[in-house]
Amino acid sequence: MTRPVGRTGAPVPSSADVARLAGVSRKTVSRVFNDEPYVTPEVRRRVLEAAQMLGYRPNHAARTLASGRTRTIGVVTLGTAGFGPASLLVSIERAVRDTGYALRVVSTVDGDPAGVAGAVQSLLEQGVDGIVISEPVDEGKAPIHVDVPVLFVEAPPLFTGPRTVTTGVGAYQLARVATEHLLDLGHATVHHVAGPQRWYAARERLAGWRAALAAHGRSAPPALDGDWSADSGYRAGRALAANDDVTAVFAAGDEMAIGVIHALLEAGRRVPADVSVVGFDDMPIAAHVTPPLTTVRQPFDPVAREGLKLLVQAIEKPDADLPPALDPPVELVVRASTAPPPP
Amino acid sequence: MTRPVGRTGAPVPSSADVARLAGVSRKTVSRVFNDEPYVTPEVRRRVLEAAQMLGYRPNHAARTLASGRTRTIGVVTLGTAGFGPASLLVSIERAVRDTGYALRVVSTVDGDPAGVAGAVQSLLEQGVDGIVISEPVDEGKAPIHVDVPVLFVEAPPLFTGPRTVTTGVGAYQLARVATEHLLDLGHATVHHVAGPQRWYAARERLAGWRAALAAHGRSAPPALDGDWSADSGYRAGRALAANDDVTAVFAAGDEMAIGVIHALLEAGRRVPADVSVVGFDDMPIAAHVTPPLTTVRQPFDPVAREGLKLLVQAIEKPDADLPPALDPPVELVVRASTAPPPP
DNA sequence: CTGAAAGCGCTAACAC
DNA sequence: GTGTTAGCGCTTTCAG
Repeated sequence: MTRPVGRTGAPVPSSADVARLAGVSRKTVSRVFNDEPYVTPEVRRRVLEAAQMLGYRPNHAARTLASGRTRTIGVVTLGTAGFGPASLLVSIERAVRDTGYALRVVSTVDGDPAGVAGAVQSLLEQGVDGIVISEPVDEGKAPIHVDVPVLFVEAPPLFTGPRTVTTGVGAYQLARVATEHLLDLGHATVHHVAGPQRWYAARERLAGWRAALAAHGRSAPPALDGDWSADSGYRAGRALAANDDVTAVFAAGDEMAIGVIHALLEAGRRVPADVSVVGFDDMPIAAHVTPPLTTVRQPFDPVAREGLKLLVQAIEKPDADLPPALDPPVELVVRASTAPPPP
Repeated sequence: MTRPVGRTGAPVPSSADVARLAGVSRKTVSRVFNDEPYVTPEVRRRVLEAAQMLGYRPNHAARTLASGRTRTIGVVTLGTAGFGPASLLVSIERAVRDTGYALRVVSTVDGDPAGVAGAVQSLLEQGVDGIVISEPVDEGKAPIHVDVPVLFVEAPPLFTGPRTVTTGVGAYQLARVATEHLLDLGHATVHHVAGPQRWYAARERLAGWRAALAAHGRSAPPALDGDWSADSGYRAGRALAANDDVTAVFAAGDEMAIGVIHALLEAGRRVPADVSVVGFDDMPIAAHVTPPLTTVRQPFDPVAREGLKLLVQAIEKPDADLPPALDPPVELVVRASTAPPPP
């Protein structure tokens, strides 16, 4: 192959060029760039200076090939928006960046036959030191074995491996708190607009809702199905509006909650005078819709940061025991979409 | 019973193993995996079969090192959410995925001294065949030289290079159409809640708004400053509500528009009876807020797809002329937040 | 159509 | 402290 050249026609400098200019060996250059000990300050300075002059940058591929370490973390994400997953991805990006690792992303599409397993394979092929699986749609245990550390965020371990870590936003607790807020206000029961049950996140929220009801000795009415979208919330809201007994609704996502409110208002039910609605997410606009939405906040940033700390630990100290993940904070944000039931 | 995969010295098969099993040379294996011509179907079949049996996957780093091609595209994004940039990133991810290239992401934070230039450098170091710069905050021309093709999405070329492509959602046109919709409804003038002017996207929207006003012979009132958030829209809305002459507002983003409406309603102005509001984005919930929001749709998916097609062309056929980017579709979505001015 | 030899740029393991 | 010697797994060049 021809050596890659810059626009000046000068070849891209390699560690050999730096070594020559600094009057040392290539290994010494390597040591300097890897912050290894046993290099005199004087030599280090000379090497850095030579590198600077030449515009030298270590070649990532060569480094990876020789060392087996890629210094990159791969993320598997669902390639569709939706406030929750998109925000989580942003938080993960930031957290990865803060660890100093580079980031590779593979997005899957819901219904993709290759699915998560395919995405993981492609990441492994590209070379990563660790993998983050973010809110995957459940497709059963994937029949693959991965021996880089894996972090599952808001999901159960989908496949086994010696070093898997799981973390989550504490959806079960958040859903309980949201439901209990409504019960405490005096509502006889709480209806639920659920997310698709193939999502772990949706199942946890449903379970938290059920648990809160059970703890108060109420039986759970049938849950309505949504797909996270405001449209699906709107459809569920129309069904709910048809039933005069409904006074309280907990939606598994803010977008669905907004759809529910839309349908309710359109049907002539007042919110919160006739029906109270609680969401889940605390998206930034939740404070500004009409009426401002009571909801629970998903702690994406701390959860991503914490999860990545664990993952990096698993990568860098394979033999150390991993500390358990901290419990994420539970935060209920009470605004104007909830009130006591009508008399 | 899948073979262990990873870097722990496990028996990861190499092309040599495949070659041995298939009874061919390593070069032939390479040819098969690169879809090169001049391999008999029979040999190809045998190689594929052997690879399958061994669970062979080409090693990306080795391939990169030997060929100089990484088959990955790097994306520079702003590491903060906000509906627009986050959705654009999702569209870009999907588009990259469809090209068959792998994806590396570097997120910058607004105010980061290294900024876009630093992000680009780190991408170059990691090794990418092309770079996408997505909605960067303007920081002046970066004094760097990049010699892989670069695609600027919703931004002017920030630095020069032999192969840069730019594409955008057509914000200027969209803003014009949004403003004209209000003018056509009979409003005397249209107020504007702008995004931060360090964003190209914000400047384009402002310019489109001004142009529409000018085309109708109206002078532009001073624009209000927002930061894309619903909170900032709310603050701007309070200022607007204080002025009885205001009958029409064009906000540079849906989130800000929702904040504006919140402030207006709170101040006792009816929307749209007293004041009409138009947003920009068409987020999925825009149809479900109260009142449902009139807005213009950002065509993220087609723009990302088109842009990536161009970028890949620049990568793979360095000498061919690039066709100009197609004009993105302009779509006004009229809902219930706009009406003629009060008499 | 297929193969043999020669690296790509770097780091690991061991000298010295 | 620093240098030497081997590769990492693949593609390239050039023979056959």
